[in-house]
Amino acid sequence: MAEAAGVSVSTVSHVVNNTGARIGQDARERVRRAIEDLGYRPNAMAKNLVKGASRFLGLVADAIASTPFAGQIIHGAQDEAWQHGYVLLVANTEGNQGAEASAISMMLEHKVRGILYSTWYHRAIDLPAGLAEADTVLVNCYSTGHPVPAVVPDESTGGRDATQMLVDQGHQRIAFLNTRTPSPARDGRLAGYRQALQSAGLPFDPSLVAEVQPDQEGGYAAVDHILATRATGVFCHNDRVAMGLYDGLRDRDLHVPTDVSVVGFDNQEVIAAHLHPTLSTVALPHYELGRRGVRVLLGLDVIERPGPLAVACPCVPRNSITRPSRV
Amino acid sequence: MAEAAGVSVSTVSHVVNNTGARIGQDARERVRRAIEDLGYRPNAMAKNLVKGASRFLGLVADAIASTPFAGQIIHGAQDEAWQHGYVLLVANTEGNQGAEASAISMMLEHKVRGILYSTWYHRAIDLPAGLAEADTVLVNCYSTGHPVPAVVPDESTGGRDATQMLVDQGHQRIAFLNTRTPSPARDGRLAGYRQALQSAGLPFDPSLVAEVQPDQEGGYAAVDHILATRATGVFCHNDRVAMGLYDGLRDRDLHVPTDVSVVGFDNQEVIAAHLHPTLSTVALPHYELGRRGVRVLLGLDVIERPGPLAVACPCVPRNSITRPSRV
DNA sequence: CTGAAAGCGCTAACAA
DNA sequence: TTGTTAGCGCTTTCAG
Repeated sequence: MAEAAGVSVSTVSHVVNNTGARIGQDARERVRRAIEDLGYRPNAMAKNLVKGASRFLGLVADAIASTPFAGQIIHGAQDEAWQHGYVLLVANTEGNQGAEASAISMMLEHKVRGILYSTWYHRAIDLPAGLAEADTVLVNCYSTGHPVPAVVPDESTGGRDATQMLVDQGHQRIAFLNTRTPSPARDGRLAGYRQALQSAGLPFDPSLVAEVQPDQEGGYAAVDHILATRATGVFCHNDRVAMGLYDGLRDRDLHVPTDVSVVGFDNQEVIAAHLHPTLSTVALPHYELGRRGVRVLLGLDVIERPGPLAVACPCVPRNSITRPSRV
Repeated sequence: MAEAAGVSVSTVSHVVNNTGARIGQDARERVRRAIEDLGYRPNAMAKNLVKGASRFLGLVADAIASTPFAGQIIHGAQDEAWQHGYVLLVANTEGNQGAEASAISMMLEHKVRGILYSTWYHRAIDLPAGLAEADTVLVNCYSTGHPVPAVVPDESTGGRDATQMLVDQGHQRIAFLNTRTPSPARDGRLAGYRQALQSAGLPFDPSLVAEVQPDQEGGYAAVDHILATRATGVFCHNDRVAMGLYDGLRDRDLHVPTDVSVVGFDNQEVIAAHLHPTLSTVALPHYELGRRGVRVLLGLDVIERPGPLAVACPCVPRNSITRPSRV
């Protein structure tokens, strides 16, 4: 800035960062005024250069866009990073290998403190080359090869809690409309479903679980099957399936929850909070995933046990569940 | 890096950036090998320092999260920025004044090339202090005070096109379920609605336009009113209202589109593409907004006329419109 | 209390 | 074809 303030650079540095250095009132004042007048801003890059470390955190995502709530990961990461004085460098790679590689090396060149690598749906990944060069944590995904710290949703506890909401109301025949796509979500939620049944002393009846396309169409198409099972409650793999199920049920003049109780998964606001009746569901903790991701990156949280850190999926009870009219 | 390669820094600089400088094969090779061995990465911050300009673009958003598609703005901005060698610094402020101010000054300190300031719904804003210090473009909002470049959706053309889809199928009594929230969207879409009627030679009947809460509940509650108007087609302020309307109609055993044709706005994928029947709508061009925002920021696009640059809202015809059964 | 000087990693003349 | 040198804007000893 300016020794237009009539002092040396080091003096300026001291007052700007107010280090412990004892600086006289007059000098201090002169600097303040010069800052004011010149509209001076310290140059963060020069600062980082000399400090040898930046305040950047990289976030590379395979799809900021594809799914409505994926943005929540960024949001959570950003909030937590910010709180610790870090700034997020965001790169979207749309799954493109080349983009991914150049995003990562750009981050490395900016000497980021670390990199968060996130996917829009929970899955196993092959660790992109380059990530090894930096502190990395995986968000919403995990590496089967190298043991890289990872943060993922706790699918099975989520599945258990979803089922439990039905059990709590006295349902005994509970169907599960799972996805047909192989994934941690499919396996985890199924495990949770079985767990809830078991702890309730209910038998596991394979005919009660069906695999469908994980969207409205899948739920809609499954109505007849559900009706045939004479289930009184249905746990849907996600809110979209539940929405399709609502539609199908209504087409047969059946009513949620009086005829059939329904519970979803994901807590996709636009849907769950506004269906008729509003949908009880279990939330995918995207915001929390992002937040925890930076916490483990910064060493604020420690992953105790081997394997990914499982983040709880909170229940969001609404109005799609009631006691069964028959048993 | 290393004169461990046995050459001078400037030689390294030349081969890394391959400037036109003629460098001998041996030296070139030695540098390459040293880069390889040392895992050398040029320090972007040092480079920026000496160049006096960074390759950063700032994006401050009032809510990355709140609305599902807001993330698309980031996505579009990121893609376009990336393409021109810029990196996005993202900050979410959740509307918080303090966060906003510190986000902006952090960006200024990093000597960003410019700042994109975006809001999650189209509206007028007061320009945050500090933005004046940088090249700024407003995205999805505009300043009434200072004439800052802005990029917004073309609400009125969107409203016209939405209505036109109904007109094209021969509808003559077209209702409009507008939002009651004062906003550019409300005014623009209404203007477009009137424009379409007029150019079709249809009268504007104020009793055909109602203002509702802009979500599913609003659409649901408006069914009786719609029925009373004997409209054959309904233009809904957004897809959520349309979804509510679907629900209400079905409760009265009425069918879309045979009994009533419906068109939405926003093109909120989760909803519009999966309703029964799928919803014809007009898309809010969030991705494009972000993209154009960086283009005007970088001077690649020029805003000719005064006022915000209006980005087209494309029609997305699906299956909720048919010819009216009665006129 | 304050300033001089070295140096962070790099680029850009300019010499050699 | 390659090396030397002077900074970019800042922090940080170390002297005064």
